[in-house]
Formats: sequence, structure tokens, C-alpha cells
Amino acid sequence: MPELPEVETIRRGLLPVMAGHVITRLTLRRAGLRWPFPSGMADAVSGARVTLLRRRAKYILADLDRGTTLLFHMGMSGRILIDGAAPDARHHTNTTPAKHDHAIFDMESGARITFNDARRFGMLDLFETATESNQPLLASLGPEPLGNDLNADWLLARLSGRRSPIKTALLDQRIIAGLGNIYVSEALWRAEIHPETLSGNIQPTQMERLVLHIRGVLDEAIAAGGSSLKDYRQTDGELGYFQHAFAVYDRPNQPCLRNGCTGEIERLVQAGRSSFFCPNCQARG
DNA sequence: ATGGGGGCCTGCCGGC
DNA sequence: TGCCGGCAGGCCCCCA
Repeated sequence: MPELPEVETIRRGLLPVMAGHVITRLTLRRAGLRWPFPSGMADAVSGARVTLLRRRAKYILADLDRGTTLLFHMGMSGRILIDGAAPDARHHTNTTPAKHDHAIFDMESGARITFNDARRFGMLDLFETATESNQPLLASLGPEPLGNDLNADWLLARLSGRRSPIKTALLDQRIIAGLGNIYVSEALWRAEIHPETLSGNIQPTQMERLVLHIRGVLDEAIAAGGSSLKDYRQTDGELGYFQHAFAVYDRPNQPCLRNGCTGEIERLVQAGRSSFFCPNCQARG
């Protein structure tokens, strides 16, 4: 799915059409995605104004002026498409919904926001804003990687004694919230850490580098407007281009891009997910 | 508590 | 051309 940078890109794309705007009508074209939608969600949202559009990890939260919050998660293949977003557009685009268009927000402005998700691993939920800290999906999330709560000392302590490979640990949203399969591989390559290194064995200087590079790769990807692989589009339908900047992800058997390194990128499966790394310059811990 | 594997879905791509 | 296996940006759940 969209990882943190892609979700942040989507949030920024939604800002001008959602934040401060009234949802005239929410149309649900099926009973749920990953789980059933809350009963009455469409009616509960129709007529409400979005007061704030936030991101937490890979979730987008839209606070409504009714004391409720809409929660979006893009899963693996979720996309947001925006039509009729021109400021003066007063017409709804009455185009027939496309395949896998599951939720359609018609805004008072005339804009139409469509949640499309082929694999349906995504989520759309609604809850009382006051209960946010008790929401099961959000309650156990770790710190934001770009926030002040993440630093090398904290991560060192958090991973102390853990026997899981660092690759797996970084994918665990309870430890750090927002990283996914691409950016974990990229960050480990930048930090020159082998993905199979046991989490508890990472040395303080390595951890400093790791945190630095986690932040760096996410910042760069956000600045580039997310990655956009095969089936993901930014909200405006344009392809992002950070995908062209991947050093290791999906580059098996290709030369390592590190200056002076003669290694070749390898693919490895950990906890059922692909990891990409350079066996030459990523030190085993 | 922690770690691994299965399952959820559809689509795409490469090999035969 | 078609069919089939493998793979895909995520996360919950169950089991050891």
C-alpha cells in the first residue's frame, strides 16, 4: 500500500477539496471493505463539514463537525480520485463509477472524491472523535517516524533484547508507525544495515544512522510526492516519481548504487515479505 | 510477550 | 492465444 509518504501525499491532495468543506452525500457501493462499514455511516456523514484532515501513520482522519471522525486506510491498492475539483465547479460529475469504486463523496463544492480499492484491504470507518485513543486500529500504533518521539536512544531501548530481524521489527506498526516494505528496505540500505540483523544487536552508532535515514528517505519521498508504483495514483491522478529513486527495492540482481560498491542487490523473504539489500555493503549484525 | 505463518482480495506479469 | 503460478505498497488473527 501506500506507505507513509504516499498517504501524506494523498492527504495533501485531499486538503483543498475536503478540509473545511461539506460532504453533501456519501455513496457506499458495497457493504464494506476489509470489514463491514459501520451501520448508518453514509447518513451519519452526509451533510457534515470536515473541520480537519489529519494523518496518523498510514491512516487519514477527517474530523467532522458532528463530533465524529472518518478514518481512511488505503490497504495495498487503495486510491483516491478527485473529479470536478475546480473552485467554481458547481456540477457533480455524473460519470458512471468505475470498477472498484467503493465509496463516493459528493462535496457541496461540486467536487467528487472516490475511494477505489481493487483488493479491498483498505478501510473506511467512522467513530466518535472523543474515542480516538480507544480505537483498536489506532491505539497500539508506535510513534510517528517524522515526529519528535522517535530517536536512536528510544529505538535502542525499544528493540533491546529483541530477536526479530530488524527488517521485521521496522515493519511492526507498534514499534514505528508508518513504515512499509519499500521504505524499510531503502532505509536499511542507506544505513548500511543487513535486514537480517537481530534488532537487539544493533549498535548505538548504527541506530543513529538508521533513524537518520528513516527520516531522510521519508522526507525525500514526501517531497517527491510519494512513490506511486503500478496501481497507485496521487489524488490528482499524476504519477509520483520517487519510485525512480529506489536504491534497492525491486532491483534484484542489479548493481548496488553506493559509490564504490561492487555488490549486486539480492532479494530475500522475511516473514513472508520481500526484502532487498546489498550483501556487500550492508553489514550483518 | 514475541515471532512466524496464513488469510484476506484482485490484477499483472512471465513462462509454458 | 490461454492458463497457471508467483508476486504485489498491509494488517489482523491464530498458533507456538
